[in-house]
Order: sequence, then structure tokens, then C-alpha cells
Amino acid sequence: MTHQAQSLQQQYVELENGEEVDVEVSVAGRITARRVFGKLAFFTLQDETGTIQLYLDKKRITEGMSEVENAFNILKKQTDTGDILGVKGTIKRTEKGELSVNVSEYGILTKSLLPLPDKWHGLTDKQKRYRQRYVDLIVNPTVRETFRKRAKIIAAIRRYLEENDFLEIETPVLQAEAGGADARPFVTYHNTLEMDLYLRIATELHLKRLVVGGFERVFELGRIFRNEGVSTRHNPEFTSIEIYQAYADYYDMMTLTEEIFTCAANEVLGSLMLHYQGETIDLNPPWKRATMKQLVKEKTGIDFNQFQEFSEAKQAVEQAGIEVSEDCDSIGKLLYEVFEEKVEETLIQPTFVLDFPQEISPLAKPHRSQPGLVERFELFIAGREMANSFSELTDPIDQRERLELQAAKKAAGDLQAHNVDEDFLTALEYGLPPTGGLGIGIDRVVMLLTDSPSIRDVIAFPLLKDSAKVSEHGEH
RNA sequence: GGGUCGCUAACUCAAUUGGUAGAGUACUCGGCUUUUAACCGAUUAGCUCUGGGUUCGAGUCCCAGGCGACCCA
Repeated sequence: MTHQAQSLQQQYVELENGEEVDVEVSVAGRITARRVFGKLAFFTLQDETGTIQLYLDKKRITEGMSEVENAFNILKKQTDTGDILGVKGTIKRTEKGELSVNVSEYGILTKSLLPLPDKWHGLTDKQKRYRQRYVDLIVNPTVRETFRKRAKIIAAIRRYLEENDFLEIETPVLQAEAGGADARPFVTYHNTLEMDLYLRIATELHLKRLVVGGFERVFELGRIFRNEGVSTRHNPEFTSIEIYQAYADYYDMMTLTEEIFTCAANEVLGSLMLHYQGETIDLNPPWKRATMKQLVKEKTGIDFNQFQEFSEAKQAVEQAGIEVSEDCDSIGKLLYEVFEEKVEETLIQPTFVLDFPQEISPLAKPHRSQPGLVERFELFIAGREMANSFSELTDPIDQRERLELQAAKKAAGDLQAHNVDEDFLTALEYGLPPTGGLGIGIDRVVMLLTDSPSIRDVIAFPLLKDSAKVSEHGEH
């Protein structure tokens, strides 16, 4: 094979209609359309780069493949759309202006036994698209483009970090304790060690151990697993990147976040202006920064700075017609609930939301000037959380207290609460330098930059229920 | 977890009041040397998501379940 479709299209863009070039090329790909006449046929051949037409002239093919009797008739009879064909020939632009390979020899490289979906309507059933992604990829070029962009985004982020002296280190997926996030883990079992193991829900605690060990700029980009519901924004396994930088704080992480996002956007869009589901989004930094309290006050009129007691805060929130959940028992949690309920979805343009309540941030450092708050931000774009970051808590005594509080909650039935990770606390006791940490949901970034409405559109093989197995169980 | 909608040929979709399951594409066969949703003619194509029920008769009505989409929490 000497050429691919796109390079031929580019190379011969100047060729006039009806003109032919006497240079032999060979191409291979899948037949996606056939237009067959008595002694002439046109096939559309698709390879990874694009499509090119095959001009199949009976006379030419019979001469080129003289050892095969009726080579043209065999071609007409035995090929179907879906087959993988390899051809040799010369380049010609037809009278109608379609660049083509004027085929002298061909070979059916792989026979397709199943017909392709309707060439006009294509494959639209979402269930079939996700379950049989290979068919989706064959017939929907935009799907191939999305996954190409996904690869580029990930490569661009890695490149940026490597150029800035960050080191990628892989940490365990199988762990005796799953920590570093509020989430339920998947459990599995190691036979010879006879122990339960958990699939990681975050990479945070191990990466911070590496900072203790002296790696001052580390990151890991990889899969994490959360045993939670499935929706257009959640897949049980998804890709995150966590980045830790010693001698940095959450303000440094904001700058880093802007640089990573703009680098990825420039790579795949060549622009910092983008359209997501009908909204125009401007990624030009610097991005808006506002505290959670400021935003809540702007949207609801409720000023959380004025409350001393939980009861008065709760009363004010309820008076504003906002429902308060039953297990909400502190001003900080209430602030966060109101934020989630009333503010999040309104943050369309990139916005760093600063200074979270401490009780929902067990791994973040107390705020340098605001009691009860921590130095933490989340980035919102298009109403969705894209990144989460804090100045890391380095005090092992404070950290132990907070994790023990979490463990007590877990014992009381909170399935998402953290455990006490003794070895992590030991690491902190050796001394974690002041460190800024940042986590980004890669799938959501890809959704944003490819204008994909569902996370399933950016994961090649999203998790769906196995309908066959479920119905088997149902019969018993 | 709750609500709404959907599931019929390989694909996209029809099917009247409950009355013979159909079209286009694809496949198979025939014709055609400038097509690009090629065209013309012919053939074939089904566990109507599953299981019950009502009925002389169910794709359609009822009940239960499965899977999915969207919305809500």
C-alpha cells in the first residue's frame, strides 16, 4: 500500500476534470458504496484518513489481471459494501470531478459477511451505536473524529506537563483501602493473598506519598472506578488526571488549569472560542474567580457571612424556597447545597469557584484567612464541574482528626465517607511540603471540546447493562 | 429511586376501530461504460424485546418484566 485517501486527495487537488496521471498507486480500505454498471463500476473506498473513489473499467481490469478470467465480473459479483479491498491503479479525476483510482488490479482482502447499515440514514439507534461501536465507527465519521480528538487532547496535556518538568508515575489500581475521594469503590478479591481489594476511586493519596518522597512535580493520567450510577455525565470507569506540585498553592493551580485547558483547546480546535450544545464559551484566560459565598449571594441573595448558627442559616434558605436535605447539619454543608442547587448550572463561562467549607473537604488545607473554609476551588464550564483543586493539607494531626471524623460517618452508614489510611498519615508525619493538587475529569474535557452531549460519546465502549445476562437471570 | 417516551426485516421506518405484518435501503438474480442516496426489473427477507392475560382474532388492548433514551431527585 503506497497511499492513503486523504494524501491522494491533497496531492491531486489541482488535477483537472477528465485528466489522468500515469503514476501507479495502491490503496486499501473498506467499500462503503457501490455504483455498478455493465462494464464500469464506481466504488467508494474508505480508509482511516478519508475516502477515495475507485474507477473500475472492465477493459482495464481485464488487461491488468489477465490471469484471472472475467476479473471484472468476479469483482461485480463477489464484492459487497463492507468488504476490505486492496487495489492498484493510476490516478484520474473523472468527468464529474471525482478524484479516483483507475484500477488495474484488485484483491478482496477481507470479506464482510454482514451488511452495513442503511447508507442514507446510517446507524442512529444509540443502544446499537454504543454496544456495537465498531459499526458506529465504520459509518459515522464524526465518531472517529471524536476519538481522534480525545487522543490528541490527552497527548497535548501529557506533553504540556512533561515540558514543565512534571513526572508521570503510575500508582496502584488495586488497593487494600480506597481513599482520596467521596465515592463507593468496586470490591474484588485476591485468591492467594485471601484478601479483599478495592479498585481505586482516586490517585490522590499515593501521589502525595510520592511528593513526600521527593518528587516535587508528579501526575498520573489514568482510569479510576466509582461504584455509582450511570448517566450522561457518569460512567463507572472514567479517566482522570491528578497533578501535584510542591511549593505551590491553589492559586498556582488555577494558572496551571488555565494553561492545560487552553493548550488542549488549541490542539484540537485551534481556538479558545468554542460551541458547546448551543452555548458559546470563551476560554481566553484569565477566567472568572469568585468565592462560593459570593456566588451564592449573587444568585439567591443569601449572605452566608451573616450566620452564626446553623438554625438561622437553615431558616433563611428555606424562606428562599430552597429545599434542605435531611442529613444537612452544618452551615458549610448548607452553603454547598445551595451552591449545587442554584449556582452550578448557571456557570457557563469558565469560573473558578473558591473557598469551600471544610466539612466537605477532608484533604484540603484550612484557608489562610477564612475560618471554617479551605483553600479549594472547583472549575465550572458549561454548568459542569471540570476540575477540583486545593492547597493540600500537610498537617498530619489535623489530617488524622478529619479522617477519623470521616470514618465515624462511615461507621454511621455514610457509604461515601473516607477511611483512615494509616500509612498515608505516616507519610504526612515524615513531612509533606506545601503542595498544590489538581484533578481534572478528562472525559468531561473531551465532551466540552468535541461538543458531545453524553459521556458515552467520548468513551469508546461505555458500560451498558448486559441485556442477555439480565434476561437469563430473569427466567430463573 | 420517580416520571415520560421508545423497542416491528441487517439498517431507517410504516401498519386505519383489534382483522392477511409492509416500504425504502442492504442482500441475491438479471440489464446497463461517467456514477456519487446511480437507475430499471425480479426474488428473498420477521420469535413485531420477553412472559402472561382479554378476545373468534393482538404489532395494536390489559398485567408483569427486560433494555434503552430523555427529564427529575
